[in-house]
Amino acid sequence: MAESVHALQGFRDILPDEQPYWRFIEDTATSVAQLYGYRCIETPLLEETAVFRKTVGEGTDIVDREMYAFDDKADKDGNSLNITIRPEGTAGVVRAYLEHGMFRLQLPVKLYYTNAPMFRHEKPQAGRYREHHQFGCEALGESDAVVDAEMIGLLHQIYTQLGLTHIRVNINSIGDTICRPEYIKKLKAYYEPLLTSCCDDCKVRFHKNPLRLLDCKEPQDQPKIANAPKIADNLDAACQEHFEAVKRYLDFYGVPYTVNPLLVRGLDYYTRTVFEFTNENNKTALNGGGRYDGLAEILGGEQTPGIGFGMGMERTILELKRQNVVPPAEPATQVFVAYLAKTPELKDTTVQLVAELRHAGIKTEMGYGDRSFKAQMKRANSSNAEYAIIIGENELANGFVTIRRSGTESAEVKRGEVIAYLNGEEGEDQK
RNA sequence: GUGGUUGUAGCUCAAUGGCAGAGUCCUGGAUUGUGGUUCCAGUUGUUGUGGGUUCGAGCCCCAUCAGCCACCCCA
Repeated sequence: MAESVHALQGFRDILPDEQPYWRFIEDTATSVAQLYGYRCIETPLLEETAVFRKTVGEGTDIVDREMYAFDDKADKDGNSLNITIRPEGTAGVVRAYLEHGMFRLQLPVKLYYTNAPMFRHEKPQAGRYREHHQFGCEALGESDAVVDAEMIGLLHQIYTQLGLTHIRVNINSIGDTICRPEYIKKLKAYYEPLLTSCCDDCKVRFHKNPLRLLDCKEPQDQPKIANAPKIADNLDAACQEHFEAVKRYLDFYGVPYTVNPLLVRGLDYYTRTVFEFTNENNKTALNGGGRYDGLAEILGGEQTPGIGFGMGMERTILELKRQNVVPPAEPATQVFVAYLAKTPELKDTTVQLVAELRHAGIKTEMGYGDRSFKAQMKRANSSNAEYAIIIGENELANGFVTIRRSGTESAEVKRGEVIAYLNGEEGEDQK
């Protein structure tokens, strides 16, 4: 054998046994999103690096050290574009919204994407991969707090329909471009004299991402966090009013949310409402999102309010498994056709019959490779086929086949009446 | 990116520094034409990879790759 190859670190294959989970999430999320008036969009995996650098933000880990960025092939003048395999979904959707003039449509434009691969060069562990997949929604062109509440309601409905319980909904408002800088100034003024006694991470956060100071888990820093100025007390009137409205509408959707004044999000583009759903046991975020009223402008468009989220599909699957939620099974094999003797005529007849059944929409399997009859029937059994059809010398000579329904007597059915027989049986079954 | 831990058959796992094994799966048979159960037989490995110590390494040492855990961060 040649030198063995394996998938890259943090990359994995999604094997057939896992697929029912993926289809379950995809189908559920898609149908709920459509129920809320969202329509599907797909954008390229590759974007100009600037699309992410300008929106997600310099100084964030995603941009600073996790992006798969490289120079594209040079053109004839030797110029090349720096491009990035997307680390998140929002920037590309907003880029597409602007590029296609969707701001001329009735607003808001409500979009979703599903099974969308995202790439971040992180150190992997369970529920955290270098390639992961998101289901996500974006609503563009509307600042009404109803849209915020409706999006969180949509997300909550997805988890409910998936059968998940005890999901925690955390929300917060982190202000806008007017009041947040004021707040950060205040926060830094508060932390400055305390900095020498802070953990090393917090010393970095102070300069790089001050809001993250509130997120520190070191015991020594907890009292500092408790006494720190709260962003909720420092929202301007408009942001305050918006947040109050979001909470009021959320109640109408019956979402059991918790206001978490320490919830901040790592991406620079968020404004006002931010939210994150977590499971009961650990702190793992199942999704994350928020409003980003300044994002379109950063990408060169008109000022455009927007809000969106990304939901981690791998993490949702982990939670489904943790809560023992079993996804709908794949359709079972209905018919297995076995042939008795290893003669060309019998095998030909089998292949013909299998083709007919499949063309008629009946999920059919057969034994390959001239295995023994016993082996074929074993396979019929392991495929859970409802019917076994047996073709032998007698059947071939007299133009019939033997059909045996699992656990019942065999029946002899004329060669031309097999499909009618199977459909008839199914029909009776449903009465 | 930091620290820790694990790596043996397709899968789940054994093996005091001394012949690398079991269960399961797969294939065939017991049963020469009917899906279960049982029984019998067979296939499966450069012990993640590369070095080192040793008479001798799956086991000890170093490196490397990968998984997992705690951080960082995030979905």
